[in-house]
Amino acid sequence: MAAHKYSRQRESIIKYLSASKEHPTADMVYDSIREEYPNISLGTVYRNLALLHEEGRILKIEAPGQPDRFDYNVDPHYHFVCRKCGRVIDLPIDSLGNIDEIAGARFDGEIQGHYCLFYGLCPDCMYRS
Amino acid sequence: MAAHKYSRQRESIIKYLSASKEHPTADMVYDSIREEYPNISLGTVYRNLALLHEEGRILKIEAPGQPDRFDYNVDPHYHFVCRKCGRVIDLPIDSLGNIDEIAGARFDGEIQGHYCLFYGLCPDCMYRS
DNA sequence: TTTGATGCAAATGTTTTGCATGCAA
DNA sequence: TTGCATGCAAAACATTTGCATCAAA
Repeated sequence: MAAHKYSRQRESIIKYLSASKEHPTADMVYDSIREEYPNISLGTVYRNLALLHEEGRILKIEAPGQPDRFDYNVDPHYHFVCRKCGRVIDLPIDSLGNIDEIAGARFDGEIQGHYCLFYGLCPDCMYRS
Repeated sequence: MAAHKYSRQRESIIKYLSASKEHPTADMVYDSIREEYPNISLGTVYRNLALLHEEGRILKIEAPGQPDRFDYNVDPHYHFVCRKCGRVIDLPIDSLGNIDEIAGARFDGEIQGHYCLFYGLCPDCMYRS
């Protein structure tokens, strides 16, 4: 098991992530935690996000052309990225079917999984354009 | 319509991409073109790749944690990324089914498409580990 | 007292950009 | 001759890392 020491900074990051619904970037986490710990450094934020991600306690969402985002909800689920405002939204999808099997049907390697991100216009941007 | 002037550098980039099967990065393109045009700059490579991508003449593959890769084959198809060697391989998949519809079923925005990348071990790495 | 965590700053890797010059049309 | 394309170098951007210090156990 990991021999991680407690740190109030990490605790604060976890608290913030668990309360957030907006899939914040490292910078958003940094800005928020700084209100409570003005001296926290961005490096510490990145280090803790990486640590939590390695432990499987948070999800990392890597959308093309955007800084990485983080999600406290580690249940398998899919994300939608708005092409206009960049927002990342959870999609209520039960399953996409056996796409790993479909992908591996005529492939000689071993398919272990997939990254899949949907894009388009979020409800806000749809009705505001 | 775009008023693009001919350039031998761009022509060379297109020629290289069209002959390559390995989904090269900008740097790989740069290294290759430099053999013919030793003075070409990396900036020019990036500018031309961006231009060709905007025109829909090449595909840009953005895999997490890797530099972008480019594909001369613009027919819709999926890619596999090897977790061990980083190689990017075309997957012969006809269709993943109507995953955009599935994703949009309980979503109020407009789903226009998806990025989907499969990962695992490529044939080479499978039998060499 | 030991050792992981922090703050700070510098470094990294990829990609973009400003600008003077070159070259296609 | 016009203005897009180039080469070069600097900047931008997100992220990581080295190191001395701090604090949890």
